[in-house]
Amino acid sequence: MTDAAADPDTPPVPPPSPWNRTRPARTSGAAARPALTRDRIVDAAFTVLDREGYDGLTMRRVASVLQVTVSALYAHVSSKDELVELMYTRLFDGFTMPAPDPERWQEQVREYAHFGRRRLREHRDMARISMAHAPFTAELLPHVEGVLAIFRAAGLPDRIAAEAGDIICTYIDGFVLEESLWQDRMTAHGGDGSAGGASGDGRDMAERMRNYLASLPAEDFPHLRSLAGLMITDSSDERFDIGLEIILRGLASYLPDERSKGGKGIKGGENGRGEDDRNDTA
Amino acid sequence: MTDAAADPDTPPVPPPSPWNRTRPARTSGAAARPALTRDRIVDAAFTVLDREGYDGLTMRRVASVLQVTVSALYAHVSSKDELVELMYTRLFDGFTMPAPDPERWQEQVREYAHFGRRRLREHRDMARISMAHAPFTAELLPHVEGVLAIFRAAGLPDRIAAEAGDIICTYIDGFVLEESLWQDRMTAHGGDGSAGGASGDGRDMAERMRNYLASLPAEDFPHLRSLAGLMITDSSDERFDIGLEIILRGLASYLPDERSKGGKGIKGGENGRGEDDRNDTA
DNA sequence: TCAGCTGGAGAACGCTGTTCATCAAGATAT
DNA sequence: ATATCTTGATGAACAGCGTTCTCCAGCTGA
Repeated sequence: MTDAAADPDTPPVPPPSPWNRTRPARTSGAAARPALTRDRIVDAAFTVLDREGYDGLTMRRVASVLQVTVSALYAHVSSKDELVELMYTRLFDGFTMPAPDPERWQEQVREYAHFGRRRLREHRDMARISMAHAPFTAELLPHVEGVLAIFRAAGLPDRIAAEAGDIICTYIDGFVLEESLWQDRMTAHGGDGSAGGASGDGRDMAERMRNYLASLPAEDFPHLRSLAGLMITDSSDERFDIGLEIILRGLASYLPDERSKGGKGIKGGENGRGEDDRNDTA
Repeated sequence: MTDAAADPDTPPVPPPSPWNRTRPARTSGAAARPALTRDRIVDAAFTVLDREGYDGLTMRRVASVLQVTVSALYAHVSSKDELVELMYTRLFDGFTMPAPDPERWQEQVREYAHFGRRRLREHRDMARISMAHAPFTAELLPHVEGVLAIFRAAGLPDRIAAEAGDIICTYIDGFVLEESLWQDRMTAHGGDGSAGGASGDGRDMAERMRNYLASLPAEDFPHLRSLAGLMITDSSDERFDIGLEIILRGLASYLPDERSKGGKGIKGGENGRGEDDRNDTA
């Protein structure tokens, strides 16, 4: 790049052999470069995304990962928006909705939610991308259909079933987005630069946040103080399951009969840790 | 020095009297301009936001609304991020959390949610800004405290109360964000340019979306087809209330006693339209 | 051997957020 | 009344962004 060949005037410091320009290689080895394609561009975009975050996702950087000029990308992708949309549709690769089983509808929704969260966390800032792409794209129509099928098969009223998928998806996206916001704030506030300690992972940020909440004036923020330990946890897995369970219970309350009210998975999901539900408080 | 005087070479087209420069006015009228301040900058930023959307929110445009140069803004606002954060904190101006009333906790949450949605819809793309600012800022700590107070006073277990506020806020943000995404897609697809019809409002977009869903192959998307009319509605108010009710029911299911289960507001909220809850389906 | 095609190169455009040295005008001190 | 300091805005500049344009090396088929 910045070759300055064929530009005889003012070559301030001549690069090696500016004349006789021939592209670096291309013809030497057989598969010098494996030919640019949409998929390779999307792969490179994920590389940049994971390394630099969404704000650092730049067409120029994507091109440099592929060792290619920016304009070359535009032969395969019409715009950056389209590239991001291609990344978005990757979210749903390789997940086929299960056939609805009315007896296991809550478990099926849990599996779907866990899969979604895992996928969102596989790439940095992926929740931000997903959040900006909520409405129906053709690629995710089967997923919407599958979720609707589960809810209707379970016996939910139509008006509730129509809303349920939206709520679940919004919850997943929003939860992961919030997770990543904390992570970003953590790395921004010198989490990595601090010498010793817990390897700069989210641990110390949570610790700092809890300390901050605990330092609030007790007369103004009694609840925030006493719930700090529950709101800011080292691992968010449990919090995710709790929120999911709240929504599932809300949905279940619209079931005509009270079946699945005493089912297996209503309480803690996979990891049934102690501490009964309805405890002290008040 | 940089001002073209004392720079005799290449003044290609001389602007009117480049020498003898005197600032336009400033000394003429007494209050020619009311002195730049953070609040005025935030006001101007909202003007730009409403007119151009979040992607068009630009420091230069904000400056031009105030008839001021860009760099003048940076004397009062340290960065664009800080300006956006100032806009975000405006969301919570003028709303004081009510004292928790255990008998009316669901109604109090509904009021809070409706207020939040109204505020988010007052300015274009405000949900996008709010979504990017989820975690605790000092300004919204009292709100978090107030919501926690309502949930704990209602008798919710601590682990549930700690999660409830997050779920509600995420739901509000996500819902309004999705609304605005549809609106954007509507205006992008020539909603305003179409001559006749429903004044380019969200109506025709919803109509088009319903038609699209209804045109899907019946064997592959039976649920999407039959629920299209419920998922895509002209006014989202009802959908918002349904989703809110699902969450509230889920929360209520964690109450020790079954009080507030047959309370007044459990079903439809304020507008009790017909169509009973548990209907056909299956 | 030669035309045509194709995929990538490189430079350019207009825009962005941010910084810098500069300077008019009011406030203050002598 | 004069000289100094402070304030607050200026306009030019910088690096980087998405996007577009022209151009050419090298492969293809006749």
